[in-house]
Amino acid sequence: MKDAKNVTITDSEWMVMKVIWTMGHATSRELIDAMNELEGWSASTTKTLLHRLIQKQAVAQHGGSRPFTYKPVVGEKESMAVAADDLFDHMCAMRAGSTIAGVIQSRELSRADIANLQAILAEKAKTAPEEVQCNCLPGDQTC
Amino acid sequence: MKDAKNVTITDSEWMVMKVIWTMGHATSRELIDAMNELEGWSASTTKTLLHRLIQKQAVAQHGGSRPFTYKPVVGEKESMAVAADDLFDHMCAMRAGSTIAGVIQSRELSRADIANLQAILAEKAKTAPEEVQCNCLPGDQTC
DNA sequence: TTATTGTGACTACAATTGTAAACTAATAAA
DNA sequence: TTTATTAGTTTACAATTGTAGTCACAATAA
Repeated sequence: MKDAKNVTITDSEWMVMKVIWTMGHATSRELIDAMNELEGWSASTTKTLLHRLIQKQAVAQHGGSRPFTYKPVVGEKESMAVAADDLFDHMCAMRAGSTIAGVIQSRELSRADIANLQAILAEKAKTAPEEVQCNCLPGDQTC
Repeated sequence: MKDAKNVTITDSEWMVMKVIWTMGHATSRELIDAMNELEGWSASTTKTLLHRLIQKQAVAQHGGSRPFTYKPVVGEKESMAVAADDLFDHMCAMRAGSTIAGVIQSRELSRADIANLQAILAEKAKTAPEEVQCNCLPGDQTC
């Protein structure tokens, strides 16, 4: 899974990011407690993940003195977008439509979300091609 | 990334699956050639991945005699759906809408895809909640 | 001002993944 | 029917990931 800087964020790291994004900023104590409650992780585990996230520049340490504050460097929205694009890049272009359909069906969406999607689709419909080409194989084969 | 059986399929393995899905079935020679052309992999690499996919029961060996044929055991569509759900499970429920919006914007969709999505959304709009709750943290905090 | 404790840095280690060589068994060519 | 070739199986090995212990240093309490 990639983040907004296109660095790979692992599953475990992603869980930490999720919490940091939600809280906006957090101390290691808060993170350790949250991860312990959410996942049952030991303090060490959270510390390690936090460090790796700092190395990957997904999180930054703030406040010069000791109980540091950690804040996300990469935004949640952008990271989600990158991760989603990353996933869709792994599948045949022809399948994108039905996969999106599945996601929409299985997720809870607010009225505003739905209205937004409808607007985007209406716009997109204007220039949509009749068919999407398969892009899985070299040469001219199709799914 | 998970497949339809909820087994983890790694990135490299996924690339092999993509080709097998597209071709419907393939011999190892075809796969080796395709992966070499697509990714520059050595024959050994493709063989290894193919084996791991067999072990994970994502692919099965067919035809009793030697140039075996390999076929997908898990379907492309279901695997896509599982992988997508897996991704969305990793993000805050509140962000699903805007992430889907981003995906729709960045992907090519056919007229039929769009019409299908519109129908699904229209249906979903009937019972959509005003707001989606954040599900990232324990307790009653929200994003 | 020393002892204690909370926080951050460094080290560890098994499992998984990406990548591929080496070996073995089956088929095709000579 | 021996040999060459192709296909399939085992083994290898470094990098990454999940999970966590230990060490060092700063803040606080005694």
